[in-house]
Amino acid sequence: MPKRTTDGGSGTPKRNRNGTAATPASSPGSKRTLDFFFTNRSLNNSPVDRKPYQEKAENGNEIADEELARKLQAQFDAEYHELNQNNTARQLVQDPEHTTIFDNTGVSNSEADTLKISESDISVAETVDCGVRPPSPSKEVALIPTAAIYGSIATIDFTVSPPKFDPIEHLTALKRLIPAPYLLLTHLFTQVDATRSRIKIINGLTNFIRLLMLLDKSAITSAVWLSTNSIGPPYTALELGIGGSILSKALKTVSGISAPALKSLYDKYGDIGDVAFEAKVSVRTLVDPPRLSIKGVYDTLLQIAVAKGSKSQELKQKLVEKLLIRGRGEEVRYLTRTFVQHLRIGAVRTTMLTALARAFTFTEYGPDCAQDKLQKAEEIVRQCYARHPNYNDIIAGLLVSGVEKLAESCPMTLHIPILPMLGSITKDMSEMLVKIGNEHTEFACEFKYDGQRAQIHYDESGKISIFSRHLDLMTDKYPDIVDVLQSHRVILDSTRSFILEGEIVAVNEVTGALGSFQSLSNRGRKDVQIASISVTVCLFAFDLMYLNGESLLDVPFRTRRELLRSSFAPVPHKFAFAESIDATPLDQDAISTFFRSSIESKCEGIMVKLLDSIAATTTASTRRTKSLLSTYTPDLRRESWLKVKKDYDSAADSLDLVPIGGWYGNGRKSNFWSPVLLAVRDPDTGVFQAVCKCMTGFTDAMYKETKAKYDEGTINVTRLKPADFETPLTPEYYWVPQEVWEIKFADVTLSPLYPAAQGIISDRGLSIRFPRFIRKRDDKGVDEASSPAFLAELYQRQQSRGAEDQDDLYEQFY
DNA sequence: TTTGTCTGCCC
DNA sequence: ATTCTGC
DNA sequence: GCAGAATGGGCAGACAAA
Repeated sequence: MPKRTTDGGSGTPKRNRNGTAATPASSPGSKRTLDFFFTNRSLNNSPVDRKPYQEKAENGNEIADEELARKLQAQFDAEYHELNQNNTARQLVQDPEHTTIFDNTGVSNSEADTLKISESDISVAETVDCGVRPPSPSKEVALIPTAAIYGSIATIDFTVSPPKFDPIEHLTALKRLIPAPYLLLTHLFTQVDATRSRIKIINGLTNFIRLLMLLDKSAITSAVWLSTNSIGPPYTALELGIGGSILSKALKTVSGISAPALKSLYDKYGDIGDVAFEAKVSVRTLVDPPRLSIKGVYDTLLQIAVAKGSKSQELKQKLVEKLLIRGRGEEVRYLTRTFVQHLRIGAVRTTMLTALARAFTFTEYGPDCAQDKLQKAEEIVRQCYARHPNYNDIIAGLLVSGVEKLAESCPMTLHIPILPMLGSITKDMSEMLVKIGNEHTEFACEFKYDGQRAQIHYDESGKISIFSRHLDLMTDKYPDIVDVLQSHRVILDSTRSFILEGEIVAVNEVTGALGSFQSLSNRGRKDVQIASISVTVCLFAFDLMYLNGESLLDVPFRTRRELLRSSFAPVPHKFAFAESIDATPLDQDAISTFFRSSIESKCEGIMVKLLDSIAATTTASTRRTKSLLSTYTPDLRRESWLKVKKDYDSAADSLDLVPIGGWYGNGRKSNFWSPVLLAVRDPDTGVFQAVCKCMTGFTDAMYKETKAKYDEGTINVTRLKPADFETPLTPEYYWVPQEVWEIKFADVTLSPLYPAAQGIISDRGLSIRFPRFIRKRDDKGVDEASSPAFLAELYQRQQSRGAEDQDDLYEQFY
């Protein structure tokens, strides 16, 4: 049996795009953990006696080889029969052109078919097809030319500039592989993954789509979903439901490698896809399984997503295994990343839209078409996506009517959510005033409520849809909101259809006092019945994007707000307009007062929005390079509102915490400790109580410094939990307490997990919301770290907010 | 039935 | 959610 | 300034296991 070393062979990943090789398992026990992969705690029970990666993996491989190959072969055979009986027969009827893919010739006669495509072809497929075809008896000989074509895919360079990429050049050979092979997509991913250049990434996606348009149009949507870490638009609520647990079980089955050995691999690479790649490389099969197609992979994902009920986990795992078995080389890496919806190739949304726009423009006008034509196309596609965020419909529209008429073929539609306008962070009032414009700029300040954002659609028939910030449909979660709108005369008679936006906040039904975010999240989420609602809410409306059949997106905020206020009638404690004042930069006192009152009302701070569109000006007083927008156009400027929150301010409360442990990071941070476990210190007992993990706020320099200090093998780290540590979490290593880090946060929360300050406030401990590292406190020793009592005091101070009378008294006296 | 694990989605 | 980094 | 990546606390819901 050929000897494989762990780093040798074709399988050495050239991960990190920054050029640094994946950590070699040089130092004994170079390990990483990530909760979401090996969440199974039992794996952590005996970390100390785990052997170094090499030995374990070698052992695993030895077991894997021959025996496993036979096992897999038997499995293939069984599955071919199964598929023959079930899907393939159906496929033969529905899709006769494609049945020749894996036959003797490997030639498809579907050329004509792939050039004409109807809308239905690119919508979600109903048939299930893994891209698997029964092997024909004489395939040994016949597969050679096909295999050569697969081999030639590796020579295609997608990242060259579009004029240098001629899709037709590749067509003749690739046509024999229709439906488009998954390997083609994987090859694109590999190339995109290898560069950080935005230009090359966009080129890659663009040229790939250009090729698919000629090769196999029906694969475009599938490829786009697979490239964007999703399987459908968010508002259709398709969940894969695959996490580290199912994946590690599937990997174990497919590779024959034991769970501990897989964990070692994971520790080494810091990426599940890389683990799968490595694990699968060590598996040799006697006969290669048939190749995957793009559409086949996508359809299997859909099948995984719809699996529900008893034994569904098992079914999902089976389907995952099926794909993994059929995947080869790089395919396995990206299949696996797709399973956890974390492709990490540097192209998520905007990049894909740009690529779509360019691909269709190039195909229509040739690869040398004018720059402004491209730019215009990109604007159109981005705008259409912002108003109708569904790749199925965007691509269908592009195919049917081209880029220029996309707004008509893929229009803004009631009950399809639009992308939300977002706010950018401003540290304090003065930075906000600088960003907003000159002294004549008029703007609105609104309470930033601490609840859940909601986009509400209403049509002439009275149907209501409520969408979350990330465009998930949550109408079922808020039947009380629906009821208020429908039966309390909130919607004025003249208001026949609309899209409005607001914040849903927990409130005291009687007093109208605002509740916390934590209490809002105690509400049920699915199929909530009005009678059983325990957390009452109020909707604070703040914008109106559509009214009586007309879009208001290009209308200035001042007008939208007028229409909002004149189209709805408030109902106490149920429907209100967001608290608001209008101001100019000269009104600093009024703004400060308003900001303080927002905090006292348990809000997070304020949102600042331009009221009117400002004509482009070259006035020297404004330093802004890009003006803010008063229109509702997230496609033009995603973060055109300004967020001012108390905790952004440098004067905000912070904690001085002691780092007491760390986990290995992932991806970009795979060579660093991230996250880090932090603790308060009880000065009476000297005990360190865990408060939170922290992973943000560190510069790379800080990461390196930390890694050097708490390196494996130093006296600063230990596997065994020190007796004076109280933590429910098990980091990869515990750290010897010796530093104090300043950590900022938004709120103190009652924690179901962390033990800090347990017993002072309640039998639950305390934690913090949005922890981030600010700086090291070299001036402080661990005995000067924040105490549980201090943490509890912060919690209490925070709770006393909102009790207005009390606060006023406080201010009078101090 | 009850308890525990896993996942996705709110912020 | 927040934050950092490269383009 | 954009785009993307890496990951925070904490909840309900869906299953699996006991």
